[in-house]
Amino acid sequence: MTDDPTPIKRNFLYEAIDADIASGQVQGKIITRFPPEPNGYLHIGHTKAICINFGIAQHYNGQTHLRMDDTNPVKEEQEYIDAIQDDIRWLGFTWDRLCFASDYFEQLYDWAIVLIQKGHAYVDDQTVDQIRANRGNLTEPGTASPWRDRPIEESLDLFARMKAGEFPDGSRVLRAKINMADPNLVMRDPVLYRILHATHPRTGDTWCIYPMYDWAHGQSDWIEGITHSMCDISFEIHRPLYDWCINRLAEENAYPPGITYKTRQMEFARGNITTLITSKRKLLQLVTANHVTGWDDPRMPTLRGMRRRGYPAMAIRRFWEEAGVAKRENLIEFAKLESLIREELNRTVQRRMAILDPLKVIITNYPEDQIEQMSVINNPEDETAGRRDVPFSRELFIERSDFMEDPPRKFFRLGPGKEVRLRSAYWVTCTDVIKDDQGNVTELHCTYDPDTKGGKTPPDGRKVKGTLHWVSAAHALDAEVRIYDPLFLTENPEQVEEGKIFLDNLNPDSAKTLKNVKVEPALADTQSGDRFQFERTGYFCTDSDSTADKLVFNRTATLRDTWAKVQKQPNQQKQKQKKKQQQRSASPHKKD
RNA sequence: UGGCCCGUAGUUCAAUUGGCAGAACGCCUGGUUCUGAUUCAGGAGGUUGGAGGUUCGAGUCCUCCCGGGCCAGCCA
Repeated sequence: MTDDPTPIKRNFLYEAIDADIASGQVQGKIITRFPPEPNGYLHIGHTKAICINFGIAQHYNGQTHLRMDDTNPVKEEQEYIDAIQDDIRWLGFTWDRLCFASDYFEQLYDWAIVLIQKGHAYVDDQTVDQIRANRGNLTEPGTASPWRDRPIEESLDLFARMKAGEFPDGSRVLRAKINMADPNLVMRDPVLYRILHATHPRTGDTWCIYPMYDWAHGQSDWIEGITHSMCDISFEIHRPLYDWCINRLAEENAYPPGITYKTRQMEFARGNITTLITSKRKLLQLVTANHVTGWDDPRMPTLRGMRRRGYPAMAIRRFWEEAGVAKRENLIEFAKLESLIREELNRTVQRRMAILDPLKVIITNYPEDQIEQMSVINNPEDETAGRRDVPFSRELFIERSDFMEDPPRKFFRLGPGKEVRLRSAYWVTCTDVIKDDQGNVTELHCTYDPDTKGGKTPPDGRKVKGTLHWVSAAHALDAEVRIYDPLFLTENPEQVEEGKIFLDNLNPDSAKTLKNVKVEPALADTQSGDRFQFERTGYFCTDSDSTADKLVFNRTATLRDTWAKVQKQPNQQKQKQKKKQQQRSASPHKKD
């Protein structure tokens, strides 16, 4: 396991574990597990459970198992088994054991027989529909299956023949015999085994009956010696069944080898984040309907997507650590995650200059053939990152948005007659604005002050407010930059009004490609996954599509931008006024 | 309507288990700055869902009410 992201923030799970240790309930190591079903890719929601389970074990100097909950072969695939491990490694966690629920199929089967022998389970011949109909509902008790009291020997025989493949899918199930009137519907004789003639990615065609979650999960925990099984709140109502299964076996002294205690399940609320969806089904829909380019689309909240987007794994881990753990519903502001992403990147990543929307600048008093290497600091937050040389010449590119022909008072950038600093280079003053026939600005003419080399203040002590990033036109590399914005427009995209679906909340402008980007030559040999801050524009990550001939960068996040906020303000005020007026005119006091 | 769970700044969580309701993010103001970034200083923001009760003292204990969530897969 890697280093702690931040000091741990205690929560009720720690309290409970401390109590279990204090009471002697648990002796020895604390062992947790992360039990994904290999039926899809991991997403941000899963990372909360990963951080909790690995984090707690780490805190107690214990162990964590990665266990594939592979009990439903019709949905699970080897591809996901591999991807899940890859993603967890990327997050920075290392499991002490890799386990598979399918490794326990034999044991689970044997235990099921024990249950039948003791009269705690029976084979039911009802159809799916009959079982559903007889389960009752929230207010009415269920009705017993006609097979509920069939002789133990008969169930034993039938169960063996289910396993032997004598019956078609859906013809029979093994059910626990608990209580058809239990107010908790989970306890109304839950199905333990179903017949599935399907090929399992690991056990192949060995089995044609497969255990249900409720029968497999708790016992898998128990077999592995998991002390605390932490899962999301949706399993809370399953806890009585979880305990019931283990207790029935414990009564028969059927403890797994070396195990002396019963695993304790504890539940926490899953974490929701504004504008993000964490439903495997809906994520799949985005992929299949081509709303995104794939599971690793940088806009996807999958680990693969976030990795490609450039999110640091540590930011995700710190996010959950700082968010905390509780049992109440929550919707965490994306800004919280973003601030951690920026904080990690600001500290660790080198700066480069890139012009997203180039505007040509000619320094008219700069010698035509001259090239100077300007020494630029790589990361002001990290001296060990050193410096690099960036070529400067007579023809440059600056950001189009850094020039305004008729700038407002507080615009610190370039305008006719205005002077700015080119970062680590020279101070320049705009002398001429060149336009095309349509009146579009195509080029700026500037003069530079040789006394400001390196960007330093000239001897006369005059000041400039603005510092711009730039690249030398002759030395610039062409690049493509992909700008990403939230995939969804609404805070809670999964919440939709009547007659609408979550896809209606899609942001039509979540991805934009800038194809005419000019970057400094130091970016020539960047590799996929490299991260940078492009000065004044944001954090970027070299995309997997990037090649030496065609550089491609993804925007991970923007820098905080108070100037943009200032610009927006007048509009907001106008809107507020408008709203007020509308409210007034809509007021009941005013008659039409 | 049955059962279970949950209500503390805008958001997410704390509150030494009955002792002055705090932090982070967000927001606002100002300082510094060769990134309008970073950073630093400060500020606003709370009837702890509500009403009773116990107590010298209640976010914490008790009662009632209100609000929200989950459960009727041979998914996990």
